[in-house]
Amino acid sequence: MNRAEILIIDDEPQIRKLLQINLESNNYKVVQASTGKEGLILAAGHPPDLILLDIGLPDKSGHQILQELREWYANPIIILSVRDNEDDIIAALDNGATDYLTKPFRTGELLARIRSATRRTSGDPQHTTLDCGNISIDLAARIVKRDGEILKLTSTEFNLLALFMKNEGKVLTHQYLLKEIWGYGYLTETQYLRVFVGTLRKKIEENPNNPLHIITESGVGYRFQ
Amino acid sequence: MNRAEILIIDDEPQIRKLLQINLESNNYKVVQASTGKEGLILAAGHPPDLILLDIGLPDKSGHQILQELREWYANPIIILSVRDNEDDIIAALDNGATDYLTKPFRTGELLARIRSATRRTSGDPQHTTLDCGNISIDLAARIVKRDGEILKLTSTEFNLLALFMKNEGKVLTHQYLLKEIWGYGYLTETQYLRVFVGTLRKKIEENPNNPLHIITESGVGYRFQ
DNA sequence: CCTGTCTTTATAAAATCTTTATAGAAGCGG
DNA sequence: CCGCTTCTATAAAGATTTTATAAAGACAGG
Repeated sequence: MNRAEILIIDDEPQIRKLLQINLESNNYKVVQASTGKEGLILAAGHPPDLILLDIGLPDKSGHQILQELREWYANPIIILSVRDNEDDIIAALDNGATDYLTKPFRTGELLARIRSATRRTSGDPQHTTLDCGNISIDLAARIVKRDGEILKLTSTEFNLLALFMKNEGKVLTHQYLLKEIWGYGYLTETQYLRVFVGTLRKKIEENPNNPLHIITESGVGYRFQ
Repeated sequence: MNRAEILIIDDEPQIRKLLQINLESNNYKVVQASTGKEGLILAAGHPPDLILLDIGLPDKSGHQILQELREWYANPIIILSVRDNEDDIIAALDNGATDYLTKPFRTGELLARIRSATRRTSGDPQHTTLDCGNISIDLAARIVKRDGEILKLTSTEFNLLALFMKNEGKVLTHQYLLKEIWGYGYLTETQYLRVFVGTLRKKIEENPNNPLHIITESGVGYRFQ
């Protein structure tokens, strides 16, 4: 079996060095990022088997990085943090973290927790693509194809389509869509949805006047099929 | 949706009580065992969704119980232990434990770790559909099917049908229906009901003139069957 | 300063809800 | 059985809400 690849996202060089030495001597391949943004880019470029994420990053909150990763990244994410605060732990775990260790941590324990976390996922191939009829979406690569042709979508269009395809067949209410894409402050901006559903339809539907994928459920929301 | 079942294996009654109270108030079903042997029997008899295992049991070593469980049990096992010893932690995790918490633990954190552990295994199929003859309704997805075909209902029609199907067989009075769908200000608008029952019948009944699902109880209300 | 994207505004079209009208069915006392 | 009343069903017009679309303005990144 190929060596498992681990991405470290941490701004402290000495921690990264320590982790690198320990992980490499245990036959892991190590990739490093010093900022959250860099970590997101590296993860998207070549999804690792596991991510070690420091929650206290300078550029973005680690919680935010975690949420953004979890939109498409399914492998284990272990949080490393100096904060032994219960609220932080609960928030991280509920945002999709696989495990949470407080610094300073014992390397032997960390390695055991890495083994435990990877044990569960190893075997099942990272599947980040969803298909529906002639449309396919790769959540990790952020690529949408129609009949195999790559479509050019803006960021918001992509997020909206991803949300639709992750909930194929379900009616998603206006409020839910607005909350997920724009946030809680935008629950009344239904017009945004109309505009973006319109542009999405123009791009993914054969005949935008008679949409087959994005169905409007009048008074409620939209449904993808 | 069914409540997840958690098996507690711990010899300290006060810990079991504490866990039971916390878990049950979070809508888990709790089963308890005070010895490792009893735990193994209970787990084998009816495999729970998750096991909380104390490593310091009197009859057998918790590590041994863990190994015996892991010979066949695939769901998460979270270890609770007073021992904060690295060797114990590593041994437990490498023997198949999903997580390891040292006592005293924070209940909020434990609950979050339980959610994290169960999230991965439960591909929960959202048990929100009701069936009645050839009609099925998915309350979460807001989809109604007749003989497997998706029906197009308006929002009000859907709400009304959902109310009927949630109360299958019961006679629902005009006033109750009006109150639930339109609100207290509409208790006298019986005509609304006639109109909407009419359109619903056209959509869900084989022969709307001889309705088999929505039965009128003259002078009282309607009944769904 | 340009370009692409997002936000906002305006307006027409579509869908849905409400109201009105009318006819039929059911019950009941004489 | 008849006439009366009450309740129900259905169609259809009118009113209202919701949606689609274009396009102008705002804004950020390069």
